[in-house]
Amino acid sequence: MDHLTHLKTAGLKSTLPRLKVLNLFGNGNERHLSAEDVYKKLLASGDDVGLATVYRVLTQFEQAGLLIRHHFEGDKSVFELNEGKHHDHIVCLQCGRIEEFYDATIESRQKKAAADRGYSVHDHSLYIYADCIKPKCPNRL
Amino acid sequence: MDHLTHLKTAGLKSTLPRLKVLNLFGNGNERHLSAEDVYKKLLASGDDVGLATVYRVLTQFEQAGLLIRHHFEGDKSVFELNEGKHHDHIVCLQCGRIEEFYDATIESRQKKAAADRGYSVHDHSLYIYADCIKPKCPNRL
DNA sequence: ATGCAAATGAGAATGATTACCATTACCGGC
DNA sequence: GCCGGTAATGGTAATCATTCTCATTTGCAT
Ligand SMILES: [Mn+2]
Ligand SMILES: [Mn+2]
Ligand SMILES: [Zn+2]
Ligand SMILES: [Zn+2]
Repeated sequence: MDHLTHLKTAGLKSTLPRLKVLNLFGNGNERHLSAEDVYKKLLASGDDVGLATVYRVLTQFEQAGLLIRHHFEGDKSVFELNEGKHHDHIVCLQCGRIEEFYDATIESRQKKAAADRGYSVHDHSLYIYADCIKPKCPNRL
Repeated sequence: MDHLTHLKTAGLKSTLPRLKVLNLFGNGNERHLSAEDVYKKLLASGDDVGLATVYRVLTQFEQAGLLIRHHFEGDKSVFELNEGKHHDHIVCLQCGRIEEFYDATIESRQKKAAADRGYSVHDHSLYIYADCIKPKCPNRL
């Protein structure tokens, strides 16, 4: 399903700002972007989109299920394209790099923990804060 | 170790505002409190402490290891007494109730996930967002 | 008791996000 | 393709949590 179709499916008009924002997610760019990131990238590429619109559109896309919002440590929300495959994150405290992983055992143990206590799970967030120790981290110790 | 000793160990002067805040955590109160919660509870009990001081003291206690800071969904930080036993949280989306749990398998799988990818773990946060389905939830569906 | 560095608290400042609202851009029907 | 109505946009003001500033107060060691 392409971006235009995505928008229609979500009941959202296909406007220029929305298409521009959607294009940012999934074009070689980092997968995980804050509102500020999105705003600056659009400005840099000559696409003028108001900051208010960026915030609005990101929230709309989240509600439409196109994007996923994350609350890492720190004050700002971070978004990524929802490609249907749930995963969790390791965040490098030195360089901010974000690595994704999926562990079926962790997932099932979470379900069990909640079910055992009588909860009906909506979703969950698991963030591991760590340091890169491999050479890939530009700020490694 | 009592509160006064705790403060000294942390290299913090034993001041009235600090003792009042510390007393809030561990007196039948909810274990998990935001800065605003703390501020209002102090006001309600006639103990006037400035909001700026509340924020300052909470951050100091966190850095001293006396409190743990959580970033649940939503904009505000939530704190709880650090009693040395790590645990994760289930948050009811209906009533805000917070339930604690610990799963050794989840913990070890996390360590392994990070180690396998060359990360040195600092800490992690795991929040399960759910609905109470047992009668205990005052807002249950 | 005295002195002084550290802590407090009222209010200003900040940073992220949202609300307002006048202007502009989609989209369906001529 | 042109029009009209409605939804979307974007500049700016407002909000909310949190931090900063700095004059005043307090804890604590002498
Ligand atoms: Mn991701
Ligand atoms: Mn807890
Ligand atoms: Zn790194
Ligand atoms: Zn509940």
